[in-house]
This record gives sequence, C-alpha cells and structure tokens, in this order.
Amino acid sequence: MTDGRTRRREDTRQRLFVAAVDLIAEQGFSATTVDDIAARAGVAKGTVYYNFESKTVLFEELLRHGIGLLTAEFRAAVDGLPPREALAALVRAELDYIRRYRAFAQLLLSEMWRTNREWQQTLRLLRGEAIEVIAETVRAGVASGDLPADLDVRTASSALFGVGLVVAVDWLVFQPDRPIADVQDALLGIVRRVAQT
Amino acid sequence: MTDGRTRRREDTRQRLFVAAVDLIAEQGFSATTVDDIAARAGVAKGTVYYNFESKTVLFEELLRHGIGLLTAEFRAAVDGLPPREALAALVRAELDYIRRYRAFAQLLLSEMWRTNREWQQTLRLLRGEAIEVIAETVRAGVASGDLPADLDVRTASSALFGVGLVVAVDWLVFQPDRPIADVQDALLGIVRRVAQT
DNA sequence: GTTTTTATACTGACCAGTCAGTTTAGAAGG
DNA sequence: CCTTCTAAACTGACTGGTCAGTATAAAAAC
Repeated sequence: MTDGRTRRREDTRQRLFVAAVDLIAEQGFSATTVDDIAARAGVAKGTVYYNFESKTVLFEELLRHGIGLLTAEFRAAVDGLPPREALAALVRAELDYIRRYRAFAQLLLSEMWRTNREWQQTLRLLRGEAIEVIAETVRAGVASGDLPADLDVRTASSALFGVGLVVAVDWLVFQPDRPIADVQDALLGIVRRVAQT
Repeated sequence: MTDGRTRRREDTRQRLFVAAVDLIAEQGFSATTVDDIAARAGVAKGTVYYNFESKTVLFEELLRHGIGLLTAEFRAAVDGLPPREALAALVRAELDYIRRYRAFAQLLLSEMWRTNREWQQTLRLLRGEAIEVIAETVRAGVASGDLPADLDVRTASSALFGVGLVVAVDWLVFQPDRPIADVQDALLGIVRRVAQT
C-alpha cells in the first residue's frame, strides 16, 4: 500500500503544498509563479505538473486540504461539549490552528473575500463547511437558552470565524513579539462577554 | 488655481482610481492589468502613464487617497467627544466608510496582511496613521477610567480596526441582502460589552 | 500655443504549461 | 543475490501567449 513510490510522491506533494502556501501567503496567488513554487520545494517545474493538473488545481487542492483540516479540528473540539464550553473550545481550536498553520491562515484572510476568481466557488463551499460546525454549536446554544435568543445564527457564526482570523493574523503580522496566548485570552474574553444572555 | 485643465486631469485621475479599485478588489493587484484599468475608465492606455508613473505608483497613490479619507473621517468622528461615545462614533464612521467605499474596503482586507510586496511599506504606514486615531481615543478612555485599565492600547486599537473591516466585508460579500445597519448594531453591541469596566 | 488625451504599434521580460528524455523503485527472472 | 526490465516519478529546455511600459503622431481641450 504505502510502498516507496507512493511515499515519495506523497512527500513531493506535501513539499509543494508547503512551498505554495508560504509563497502565496506572502505574495498572493497571481504574483506567485510556478517556477517559484518548484524552486522553493526543491523540485523541477515539470514535477509540479506531474503532480497537479494546473497552478489553479494545486491551489484548490491546497485549500481543500487546509480547510478540511480546520473543519476536522473544529469537529473534534466541540465533540460532546455543552454549547458555551463548545464555543470557547472553537475559539481555542481556531487560534491553535492559526498558530500552527500561520501561512495558511494569512492566505485565507487575503483570499477569502475576493470575488471573480476561478477558485472562488471552491473556497466559498469550504468556508461554508467550516462555518457550519460553528453554526451547529451556536444553534444548539440558542435552542437551549445558553446563548441570547435574538442572536442571528448565520451572522454570528461567520463573524466569529472571521474575527478569530483577523485578530490572530493581525497579531502575527504586526505584533509577532507578543505571545499568542494573549490573543486567545482577549478573544475568549470578547466571546464570553458577547455570549452573555 | 483650479483651471479647466487641472480639473479635467483630476477627473481623469479620479476615473482611473475608481476603475483600479473595482478591478483590484475583485481580482487582486497582480491579476489586474493596466489595459483593463484603462478600458474600465474609458481612457487610452497612454493616459494611465501620462497621469501615473507606473502601475505600482497608481496603486500606492490609491492607497494613500483611500486611507487618507478614512483617517480624516475618523478624526472628524471623534472630535470633541468623550471616550466611550468617541469609540462608538469610530465604529459608526468605519462602517459608514465601508458602505460607501465598499470596493476599497474589500481591497484593504485582501492586501492589508500581506508581506513581501513592493507597496507593503506604504500600506503599513497608512494603516498606522488610521489606527493611531483609534489608539488616541482608547488611550484617553483608559486614562480617564472609562475603559478597562488592563486594556492593551495597541492591540485593542488594531483589533477594533480589523474586526470592523472583516465583519463588514464578510456581510457585504456573503450576506449582501441584509441591511448594513444590522452590522453596525452588532458591532456596537460587541464593542459596548467589551468596553465594560 | 500649451497641456492633455487618443489611437496604435511596438518591445522585451516573464510565465503557465508541454514534452522528450533521464532517473529511480522495485518486480521478474535467472 | 544479482541482473534485466518496466512503469512511475522527475527533469529542464522550450514555446506561445500575456502584459508592463514606451513611442509617436495627430487630435481635442483649454
């Protein structure tokens, strides 16, 4: 099953993902060339096209991979918890994820609210999946009376997602000297206050 | 001073700004061509280069113009108000600005947290100027005891700026059907709760 | 008569994608 | 074991198109 061949190939794809995510986070999708990605990954240009149909497809698979991971961690974080604790756990999971996959978070923040790009549809779909996990928690909280009844589920969920992203990335980019634990405390404080019935 | 010639030229520059901001908000800086900008502005390509040194300079002047406007509105909004009202006024001013210059806000959100771009330095500086207005208000609030003493001024200010941006643009892009007044209420509610001593 | 804009053509760099050829992992045969 | 053999994985020079920026002559605006 995992013979040397597939392991080697998987390793190459992984290296290409890492290279692509770093470069695209810094420069954006269009400004990043396939030659750059290949060079950074220590691989020939042809290898990129052997492993991915096109630059766009590489990026789409990267998005799928990254957001898929985030969604899975969201799911694991809320598992079995009552609404209010689940909400705090979601914030912690998001921050933790951003800390580990800093470049990907930066990339998401930059590309999330674009329109008129080829991969827009993919990104929109994936965003929906991640936010749905948050929405389920918020919905349960509103239903059980743990959260304010007038809370708009859809809005609150996407706001929560976006706020975590922007606050964390802002901290990482403009105040990297500060420990990320502070962001977490600040965000948890905000969410706790907002969630008061 | 403002003879017909300079007025005409100013008008051309304005049209180019509008065209550029719309296209760059949709596609990003790199994916937007000078030919596109000229066509959208209804102007010959040569005119772009008659009025701006280069594509990058056009973009930098656009950033300066847009953020300068925002900063001025921040200044006007807080003028003479006590800290807590000033904070609410800032949120209102930011939202109001985003509603009016939607494309520019989208562009800012996409380009603000990038690194390694030529105009990065310019953007960083301008961002600092806008946030400084918020910071002054927060600082005054902390000094007068209107805001929690443990509030980190720098963090709170940039978080406030970023949160307004992301929540508003998210709303505009993903839930444009909803009235923007709702965003304002939601944000004011959050800020009010967080600002509680 | 000076400034600004137009229309069009051009250049040179850059870049996504291709392809003929090389290397490598590991199966098959001895 | 050690040698073919084969298909998968990888290479890098090359191509065709795109695009920032330039050039210029003539027209329009003031």
